Amino acid sequence: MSVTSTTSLKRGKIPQATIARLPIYYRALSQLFDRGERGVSSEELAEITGVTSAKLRKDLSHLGTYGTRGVGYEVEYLRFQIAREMGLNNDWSVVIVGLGNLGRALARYGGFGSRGFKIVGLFDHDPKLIGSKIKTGVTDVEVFSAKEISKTVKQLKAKLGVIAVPAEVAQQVCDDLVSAGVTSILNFAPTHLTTPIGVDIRRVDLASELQILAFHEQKKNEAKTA
Amino acid sequence: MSVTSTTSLKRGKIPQATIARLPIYYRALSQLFDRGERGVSSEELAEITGVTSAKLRKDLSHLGTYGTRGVGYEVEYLRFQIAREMGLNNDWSVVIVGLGNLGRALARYGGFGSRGFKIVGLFDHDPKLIGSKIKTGVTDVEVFSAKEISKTVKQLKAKLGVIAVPAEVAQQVCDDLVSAGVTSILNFAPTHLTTPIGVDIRRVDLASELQILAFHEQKKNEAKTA
DNA sequence: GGCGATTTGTACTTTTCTTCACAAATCTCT
DNA sequence: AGAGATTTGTGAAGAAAAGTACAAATCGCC
Repeated sequence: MSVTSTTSLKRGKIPQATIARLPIYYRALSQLFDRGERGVSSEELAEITGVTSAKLRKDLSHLGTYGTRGVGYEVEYLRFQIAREMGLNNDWSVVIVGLGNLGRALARYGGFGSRGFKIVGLFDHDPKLIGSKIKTGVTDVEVFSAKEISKTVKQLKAKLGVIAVPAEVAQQVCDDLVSAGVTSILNFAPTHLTTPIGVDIRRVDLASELQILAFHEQKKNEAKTA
Repeated sequence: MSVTSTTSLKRGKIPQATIARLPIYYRALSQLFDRGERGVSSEELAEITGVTSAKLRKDLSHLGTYGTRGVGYEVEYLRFQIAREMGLNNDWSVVIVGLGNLGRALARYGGFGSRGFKIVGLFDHDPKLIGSKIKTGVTDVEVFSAKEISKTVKQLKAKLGVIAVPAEVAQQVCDDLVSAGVTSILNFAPTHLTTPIGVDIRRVDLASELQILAFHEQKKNEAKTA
């Protein structure tokens, strides 16, 4: 087999919509792999992940040509390629700020810690929590004072931060994280965060999700009544 | 003023992308209202919510013409119109299945219960939890056995369900919810759920979100190294 | 080794979403 | 009452995403 090389730079950049689906494919492939499957067709994988097979193939075509016509994809190989493309082979250090209900749940949430991510620091402003340890997956992680974010996160060398604090203080926390060198943030606070360019933000808004469902639900009712 | 009527049916249907942003606008308007602001321009509201003013105006134009040229929008009025359009004036009954770390956090999460949503039932398979009560916002809600989903959810008349169980049992729980009459589901399990048409599903995948950030993070590193 | 069955990869088309840019409507000031 | 300053609402252009459909590549079988 000729050298595969690290082709990722050759191809044009990958569409946002595709990037958002890669984790889905990755997880499905992991499952198939654990189940001992060797190969999979775009049709099967599409079925599992809930996309159309054409969309799946087009998504994968942005990474490279990893399939074999007439045959399908090799599960392990494709899984590896996606992992490489997404940087899941590196081990990313993550800090979580805010240890309310949600923050604690995230800290303890197994799937979060696993697969390429390591929670290296927790932050809260509650004096009762500071200095204690919380079990995140396998390791215990120390809780630091929210006042020390800038200093401590810099020491921990974390580039990824999770914000699970009330909306009122989210921007301040965000600024602190950025000043500590964090360049990717997952924001659970229901507010828009302003950051310098080069810092990526993804927002997960639980209330919004329910509201979107309510919208559709209402439309169904209107349809029935009409 | 002439009758505004319930115009929502006259206009063509609202784009998905717009629907997903309405909750954001709604929250920003609520904040402005609480702060005592009377009016707001598309420029200001866009700034707050992190969209462009043109996009905001186009989004709002799908609901109706609620602004005044040369002036802007009336905060309270626009907020009401969005709420009406999204069905937030109704009170939606919600059940949560799965009371692990995440499920408990969701149950206790204030912003979830407030604003048009009422958690009316909790479900888990752990005998130690069944029969106990969990405080969700203001009211205490009973924990039922996961085996009774079909029966109990039907009695509770909930149309919205939240799934916070492990991926392995998510499809079963989903089927149970659907058979109990639930037609909108918020799925936190990292798996694709198959449902009959007419049932809306939204998936929130915490691990995926981090992975997407990791992807961008890796791209930044590549850019630096190159 | 050739043929029919299978399945990928992609060029082309359609749809959806975003951005641009400006006329129309409103307000303020004199 | 008119001129100038705002700010909305929207057509039209542009970009991104999704869907279609088929040629190219591979396999299994005879």
